[in-house]
Amino acid sequence: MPVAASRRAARPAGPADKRELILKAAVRTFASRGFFGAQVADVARAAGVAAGTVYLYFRSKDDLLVSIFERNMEEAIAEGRAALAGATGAADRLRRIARVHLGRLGRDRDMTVVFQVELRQSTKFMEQFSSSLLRDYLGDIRDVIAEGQATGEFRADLNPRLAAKVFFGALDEMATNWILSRRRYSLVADADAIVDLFVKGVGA
Amino acid sequence: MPVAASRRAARPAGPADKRELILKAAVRTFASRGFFGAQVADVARAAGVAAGTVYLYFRSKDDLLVSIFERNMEEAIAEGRAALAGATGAADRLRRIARVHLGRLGRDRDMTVVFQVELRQSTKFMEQFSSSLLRDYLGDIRDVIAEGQATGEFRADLNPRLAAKVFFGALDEMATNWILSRRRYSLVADADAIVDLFVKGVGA
DNA sequence: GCTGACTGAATGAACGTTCATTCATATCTT
DNA sequence: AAGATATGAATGAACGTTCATTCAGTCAGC
Repeated sequence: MPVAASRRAARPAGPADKRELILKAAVRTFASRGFFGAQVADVARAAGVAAGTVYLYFRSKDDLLVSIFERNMEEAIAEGRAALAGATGAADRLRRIARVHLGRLGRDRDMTVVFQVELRQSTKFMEQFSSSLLRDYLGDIRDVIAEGQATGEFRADLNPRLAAKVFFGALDEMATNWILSRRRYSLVADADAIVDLFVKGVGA
Repeated sequence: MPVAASRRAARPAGPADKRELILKAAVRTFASRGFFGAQVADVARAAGVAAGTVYLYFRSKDDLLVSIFERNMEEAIAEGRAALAGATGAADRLRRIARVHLGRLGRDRDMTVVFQVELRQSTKFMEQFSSSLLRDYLGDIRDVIAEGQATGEFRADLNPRLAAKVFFGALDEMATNWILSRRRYSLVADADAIVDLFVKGVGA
C-alpha cells in the first residue's frame, strides 16, 4: 500500500463537488463492506458514477481511505482546539475534548466504522497515521494533563504521557464498542462520566 | 469472509504438530505483511511446507486467523482466571488482570500485532469476536468492579459496565501503542501505574 | 506394494486500473 | 443567430495481475 501524497488527481470539475460525492459514497461503502471487501466499482455505483470517474478524482483506492482520514482528522483537531478556548481548568478541558471526540463519532456511524475499524487495516497504515495527526492528538491530551499537574489540579506523581494514552484508550474503546453494539444509544452521553472516572478514579 | 466454525480440516497428521508449526508461521507472516498482504504461499514457505499442506490442516486462509484468535484468547482467559485466585480485594484483582493482559501481549510481539491490528480487519470479523470471547472478558472485568462496589472498596455511583470498558480500553491502547512504537520498552511495567490511575484518578 | 501425508504447478475467479470513445457544453466564426 | 469547432468530464469494456484453492502425482515408511 503506497499511501502517497494524496492530492486531488484532477481539476474541481463541473459540479465542483463530485469529489465530495465520491468520498461520501466511499465512506458508506467501506463501512458496509469493509475496505478490502469493497470494490472500487461499488464505490462508483454508490456515488452514481462510472468506475473510471473515481480515478479522475483520486489516485487509487488507498487514496480514498487516506483522504477520508485526513479530511476528518483535520476537522476533528480543529473542532477540538476550538472547544478548548475559554475552558476553566484541566478537568474542564478534558471534558470538552471527550465531548467533541464522542460527539463527532456519535454523529456519523458510517464514518465511525471507517475510523474505528477499516482504518486499522495493517501496521503499515496505522504507523502512517499514528505517526502524524494521531500523534498530535495524543500530544494535545498530554499537554492538558501536564498543565493540570503544573497548576496542582492533578497529581504530579504520574506520567502524563501514560495518562494521555489511558484517556484516549478509554474514548477509543467507547467508540469501538458503540459501533459493534447492536443497541443504538447516545455516545456523547457517556463523555462526562468518563471524565469523572478519569479524574476521580473508581476508588471510594 | 466466511469465518466459519473453524475446526481442523484434517487429521492430526504425522509429526502431530505440523498444525502448530503452520499456526506459528501464520502469526509471523501476518504480523510482518498484514493479513491481506500475506499470501497463503508466504505462510507455507515460512512454515517450510508446500502451499497445499496448509489446506490439509486449515479450511481456509480465514480459518488461520480465527484459529489464532480462538487459541490465544482461550489461553488468555484461563490464565487471567487463574491469576484471580487468592486476590485480596477488587483493586488487587484488577492489578492481576492488567499484569496478565499486558504480560501476555508484551511477551510476543508478532502475536500482539495480529491481535491488536490484523484481527480488527472488518466489522464482520470484529462482531464475530466481540460477541464471544471478548464479551466474556469484558464481563469478567465488570464483575470485578461490581464486586468492588458491593464491598464498598469502589464508588457505587458509576456504571460498572462503563468502567469496565474504560479499563479495557486503557489496556488495549497501551498494547496498540506499544506495537506501533519504534521504542522497545516493557509493556507489563506500566500495569500497576494504570491500575493506580484507574483506582485513584488523576485528580489531586 | 500400499497407504496417505505431502507437494507445487495449474486453475480460474476477482479486481484495481487504464484508455479509446462519447457527448454535453462552451467558444468561436461569419 | 446559427452553425462549426473545441473541450474535457465521464464512461465502462478490456486488460493484466494477483492469489486462494485444488488435485494429480510423488515418495517415505511400513
